[in-house]
Amino acid sequence: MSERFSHFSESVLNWYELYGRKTLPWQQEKSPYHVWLSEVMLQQTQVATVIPYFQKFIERFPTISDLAAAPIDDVLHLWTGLGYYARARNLHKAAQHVAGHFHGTFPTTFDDVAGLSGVGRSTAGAILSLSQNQHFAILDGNVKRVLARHYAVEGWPGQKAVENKLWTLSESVTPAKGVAQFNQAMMDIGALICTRSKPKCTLCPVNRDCEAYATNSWQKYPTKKPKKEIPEKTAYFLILQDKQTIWLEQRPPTGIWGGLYCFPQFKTESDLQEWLHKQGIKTEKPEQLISFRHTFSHFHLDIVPIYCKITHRTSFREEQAGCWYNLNEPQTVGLATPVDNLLKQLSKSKEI
DNA sequence: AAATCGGGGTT
DNA sequence: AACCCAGATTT
Repeated sequence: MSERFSHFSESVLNWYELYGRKTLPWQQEKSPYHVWLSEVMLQQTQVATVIPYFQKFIERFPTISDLAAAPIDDVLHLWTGLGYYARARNLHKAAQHVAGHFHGTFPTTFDDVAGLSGVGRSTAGAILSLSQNQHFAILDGNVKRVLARHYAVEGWPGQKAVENKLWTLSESVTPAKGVAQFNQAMMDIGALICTRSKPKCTLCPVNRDCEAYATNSWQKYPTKKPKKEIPEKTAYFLILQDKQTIWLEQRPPTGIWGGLYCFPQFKTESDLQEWLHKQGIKTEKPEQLISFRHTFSHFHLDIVPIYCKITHRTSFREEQAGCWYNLNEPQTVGLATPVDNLLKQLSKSKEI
């Protein structure tokens, strides 16, 4: 059996020499900080999208101590559009932990790394193997797909038993020598060859022993997540304009769009009217803009933007954290994607 | 329209 | 252990 596994890693390493990715921005200086930042970003997003975000982060926060010292709004601002904003908060929290407990030097033991917020077993393994060549296996979505197909692993990987089986396989195939190249290669193969649909099996370095290839059954693996219905919700967004500015409120730190700045949001249009009335705001006739749907993993949100221009602002009470967002000089705050899009749209159409 | 992705949190 | 949560993109 171990003979088979060593054949696997040899083939993968040879493939990496020839075709693997070696010039990504986070492969220039393979410090734990750079690798960590890239891995957290890549948890949710593809390489092409991550690249500009990574570069902006490195430019703004050259060291992890710079990141730790920054206000969270700056971090969320640079994260805008990436999604999963809890991870930006975890990133910031982890940076502060490194600053406070490790004198700003990124830790290099597995337990210390895995103890950071937002870093689990796979990400910790990736950081230490890619930046330090330490002998740890990884199991991200790419590796799961490659292994599930290669060994025809039945069952949805979200199930503990299936995940454990995949971890054991990953550890078995991971070689003692060349871990960094091997792990990078497995991610590359998953991303470039063993793709979710239409995998390029003829180009795969390990197709010889692949069970799914042998039986032409790649579509069966990995087993799909059991799906369920998701509800539909409606939200009215109040786009309240005063001169050159738009009123945005900061959302609570947890939950959807945690910590981001959004338009005041209401379940019904009359709730919105009531709020305006209560604030003692006089506006021009509210104008309903084009509605659109924003889909989350667990519900659809139908968004109805209501545009209101203030004529008299008498007793506006800023009872909640928020800001008058200047469209000409955008503040550094995090914005939810639909909010960002509406603001962009607005600065064009309203001739501000 | 459906699938995806790793970690954290809750039950 | 078995869910639930969080978002934007790709197919």
